[in-house]
Amino acid sequence: MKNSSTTSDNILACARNLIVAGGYNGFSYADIADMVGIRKASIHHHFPSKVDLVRTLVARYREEAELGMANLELQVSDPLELLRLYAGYWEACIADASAPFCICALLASQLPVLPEEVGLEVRAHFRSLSGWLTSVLERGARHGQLQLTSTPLAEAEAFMAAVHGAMLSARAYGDPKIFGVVTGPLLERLASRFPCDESRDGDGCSHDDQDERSST
Amino acid sequence: MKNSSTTSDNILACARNLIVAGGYNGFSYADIADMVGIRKASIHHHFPSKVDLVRTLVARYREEAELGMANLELQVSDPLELLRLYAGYWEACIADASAPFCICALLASQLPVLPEEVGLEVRAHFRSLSGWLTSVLERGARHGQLQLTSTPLAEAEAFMAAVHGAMLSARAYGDPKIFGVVTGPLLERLASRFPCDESRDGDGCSHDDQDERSST
DNA sequence: GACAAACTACCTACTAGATGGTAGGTTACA
DNA sequence: TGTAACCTACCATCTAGTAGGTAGTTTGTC
Repeated sequence: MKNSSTTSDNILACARNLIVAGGYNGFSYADIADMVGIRKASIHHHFPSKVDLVRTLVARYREEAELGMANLELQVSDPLELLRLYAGYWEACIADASAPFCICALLASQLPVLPEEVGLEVRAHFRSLSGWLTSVLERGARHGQLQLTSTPLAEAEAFMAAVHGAMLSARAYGDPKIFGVVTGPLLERLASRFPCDESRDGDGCSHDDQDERSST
Repeated sequence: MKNSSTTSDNILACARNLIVAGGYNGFSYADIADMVGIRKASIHHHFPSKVDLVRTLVARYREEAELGMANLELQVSDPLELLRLYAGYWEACIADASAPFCICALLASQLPVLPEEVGLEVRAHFRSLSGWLTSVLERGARHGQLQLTSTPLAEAEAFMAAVHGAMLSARAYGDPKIFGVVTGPLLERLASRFPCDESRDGDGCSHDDQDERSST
């Protein structure tokens, strides 16, 4: 808790950025040492092995995510608004490049080569996120605030997949806007209780700017 | 042409499997050498550098994908059926673990640490796939076979994101079925021309000129 | 047909630098 | 005095990549 733990936090923060950029095998202790401004061996003092470091990182990430979900629920009860806030969180992260990818999503793609302990944490995050989304969607459907076209679980999985896939596309296109292009209509569809009604509200599907796709 | 080129193909095939498992930094020339049964240095004979190898691999993957799309179009004209076949292709790959991930999707997640030449190929695949899906969706919407809730481009991006996210979830859960859980309802939604009509199978609304909802 | 040059596919042996990790010492501070 | 944080100096192993050699085949030329 003393501020000396700041070094440990710095190491974790740098590791997080490096993993977001290139995954488990995409960074080394030397990279972190350079960024933090200490020697390689000092990292081993805080995290004996790379597995320890990444496991700790993902475990903490999971805790923060679960805390974030719980806090959202405390502040907002409307299911649609919860989904909007969740998507909006990532949209902001991607837009300002502060953390343009969920580390668990990134690590999941490398699951076959991940140390087992790390893999377990990653899987746990997926289950946790899926569970929360399912509960939100189920509640929304029960109260008539959300329009589901399949089971809450299936819709939750679809929502999560869309968010992860949208992160990937934003990265591939080098264009943060694509995230909103994907998640926006998805939220709208869940919101519209009368999907046949073409004039459901002013703006309609908007996002008229599909000239994104940047270029390179 | 001669069978000696088989070694080169073997190298590419192994590299592909290894990349599918762990991405660009998740394998080494030594791994390939072991799998193919030749020495490390011999790989350099076929592919002078790792960048050459992976760029070739992704370029060939792109060609195959574009050829696959073109062939699909030759055999099938129904837009919904095209999307079903596309999703079905990946569903089969994931189910039998033959190639449970699109290498471009996997590499895109590591784009920031990828050699530039490889990154360009990966981005090109995203544009190509998005373009094809957009054209299929646009055609389906124009002919009244598909029900879009936003622009063809936005729907295409959403479809692609869902497919990629579903691959990720299948891997995270270690359960191939999740892919179908995500893509199934998505295809159904696109298929249902009258989403308000709970009993959509029973025509409900006249003018059902083309009810091809395919077959398989 | 003979023969040499050139080429292909592969090898052994090596390199420099990166990798995760260790041993043991120094400093600062409670 | 003990301990946490950090250091220098290592280590074995792995990394992509190179040098140079060998065996077998193809090709051009007389």
